[in-house]
Amino acid sequence: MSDFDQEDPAARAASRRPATSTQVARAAGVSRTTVSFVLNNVLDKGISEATRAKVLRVAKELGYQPNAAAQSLASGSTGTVAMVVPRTEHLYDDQFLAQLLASVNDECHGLGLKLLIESAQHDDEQASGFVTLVRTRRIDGLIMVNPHRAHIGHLQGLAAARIPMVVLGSGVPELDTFHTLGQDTRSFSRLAVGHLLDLGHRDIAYVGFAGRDYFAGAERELGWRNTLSDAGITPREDLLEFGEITARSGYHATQRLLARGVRFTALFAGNDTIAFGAMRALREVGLRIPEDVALVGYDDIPLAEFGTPPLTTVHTDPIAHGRVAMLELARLLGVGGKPVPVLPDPRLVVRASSGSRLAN
Amino acid sequence: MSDFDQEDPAARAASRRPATSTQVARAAGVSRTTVSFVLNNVLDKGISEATRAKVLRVAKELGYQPNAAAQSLASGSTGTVAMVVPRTEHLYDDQFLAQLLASVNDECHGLGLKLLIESAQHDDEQASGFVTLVRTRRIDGLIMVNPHRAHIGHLQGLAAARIPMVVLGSGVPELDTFHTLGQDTRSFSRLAVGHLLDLGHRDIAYVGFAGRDYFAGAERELGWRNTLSDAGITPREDLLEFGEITARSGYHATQRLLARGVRFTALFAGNDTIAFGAMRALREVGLRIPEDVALVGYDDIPLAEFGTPPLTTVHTDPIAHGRVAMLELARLLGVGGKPVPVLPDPRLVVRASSGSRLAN
DNA sequence: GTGAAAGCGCTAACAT
DNA sequence: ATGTTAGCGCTTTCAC
Repeated sequence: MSDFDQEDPAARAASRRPATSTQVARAAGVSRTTVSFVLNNVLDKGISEATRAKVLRVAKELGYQPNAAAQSLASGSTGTVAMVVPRTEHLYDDQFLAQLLASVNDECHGLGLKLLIESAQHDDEQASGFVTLVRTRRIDGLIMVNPHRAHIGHLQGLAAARIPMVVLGSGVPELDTFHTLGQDTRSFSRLAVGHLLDLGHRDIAYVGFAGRDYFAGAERELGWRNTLSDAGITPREDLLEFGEITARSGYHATQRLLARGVRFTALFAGNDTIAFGAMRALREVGLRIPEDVALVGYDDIPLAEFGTPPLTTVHTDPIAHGRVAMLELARLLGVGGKPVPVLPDPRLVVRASSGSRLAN
Repeated sequence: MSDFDQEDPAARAASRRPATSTQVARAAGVSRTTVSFVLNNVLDKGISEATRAKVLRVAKELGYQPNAAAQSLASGSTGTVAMVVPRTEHLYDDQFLAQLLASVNDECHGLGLKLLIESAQHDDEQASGFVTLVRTRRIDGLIMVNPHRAHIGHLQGLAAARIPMVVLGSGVPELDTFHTLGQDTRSFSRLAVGHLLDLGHRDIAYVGFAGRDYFAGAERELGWRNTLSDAGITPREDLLEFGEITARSGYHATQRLLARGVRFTALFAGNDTIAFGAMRALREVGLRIPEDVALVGYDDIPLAEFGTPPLTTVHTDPIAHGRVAMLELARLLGVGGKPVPVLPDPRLVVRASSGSRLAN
């Protein structure tokens, strides 16, 4: 104790054993109940203005901060939510995800919630990190991003248990029972492929991302297929190749495509990162973008417009996605009471890589 | 209650009120104390093998998971740490940070710790989110990344209070008192600028990142200055410009540089993202890379090698940074007992953008 | 070897 | 309008 007496005020404030509500109550001359009511803004308890003011003043003087563990033990809720990603690498390989995370975090701030990051890469059939978070009552709810088929079972379990949860990603039929926030990326792929069709392309290749085991990956591939079919063009399996998430995987996937010797005049990349990889692979075999191959990506990541050439892509709005997902979760949690806005539709951003005269 | 009786097992397991240690104790025919000792692997308590086995079996059968709040209230520690970033946008504008986050998260997994994300953008002199996390005892320790000058006061307070903390970023003199994990990026900038000098360049511009109010930004600028000075070249203020974090800011900063009409044959970008912006600005005024301007970045983000041309850059190792920072924090927390590895030195990765014949 | 009992700091129903 | 009291579920000292 005397240890700290010599130190500077900031240190003392932080190091001193934190004040408890009992101390605040004693100093203010009231009971702990009153302190609790005042600090939690419980109305209709008939607390006088004078008492309220005094409690607040004393709490401030003492630098009182309620102990989170005690609070959640007593109240049953933690004020914490988790954002679950399939694999941590996705956080840096996919700028969309990173933006989403940032947005969710900002929204949490506004709602007074804390955000835990959890990845599901080490999960198996038996145990799953995010399920444990729920069962140990570390979190009140969660946002699952871009689920993999393997997660379905666990998610269904949580859904059946009425755990507040938002799943981001379309095309997860097994999850109809709970709240899925997903744009139909299948139909929005139409923006990209349709643009290429409008430019007169017929041989349009697709380099997918994330593989078919991720719902989002499977969906986007279907978007490519359907748009072509609807235009009376049979999607050709030899114009289809899959990468994972990284630019490098897009590079290799495009190389495999090229190695087949198939002819195509346009390429739709499952996302912008894949597109960056594709650009290099195309250029390395002497193909010019867009003169020889028109290229369109998806997501409009911050670097998309700084590609060479700048990338035509479908602008999704990760910030809005994060906000909507978080506000929806907050609604399910009964927190904040903010209305959940509607997600704006993605739109095509035409830049030079697709060779359209509309490029800006 | 009967609500759930009809549902599938997974749902029932999750929805049923979680088993408490009391129930486990009762079912196993022992006291809660024994349950606690067995589950926490407390040795030297003379628990018989039979008892131990039985408790473990019963706990498993009941799907027992200790309540985290109760655990931390009783034990005084939370098993949670925070990673603090100055602003959430940095998470997507700076792939280095995203990689760092992923790595820290992975390391947490291995240590059985949970990771909270916190940003400091809404903080002011009085209140700071990450200080509140500590004072409400939500976290046991934290990793601060790339601190801004404004955070120094709060960090010092925590340091004086002996809060386990690792600050990532070099050149934070005020923080000598506590654990700073930082490579001297000042000296490693030498790799980049030295490379350009070796190639015969004398008029080497610098487009900084993050501004001087971030220690990392100030440091890297000094690296540019010092390397030039040591080579007998006076760093010219008119060849210096600052961006923030984004490619766009690098683009604009480079435009400002060009608008001055100054002549330079090489450009060192404070980080790779800035370099992407610079590439576009240079190209827009008809300058070729590397023929007219040699370009070198910093960080070697995943997209660096997919630039056009591929970017020569200084490869730092965010994954290693994350691991070291987290293991150091774990050491301070007395968790895990894993040795803290040494951070490997950054190295120059020569690609086409600098115009060296050594490019691969 | 095992268990009883005293907290940890807070919330909230109930009593006054 | 304010205070009393009984938990929340766990850890851990101490006694058996």
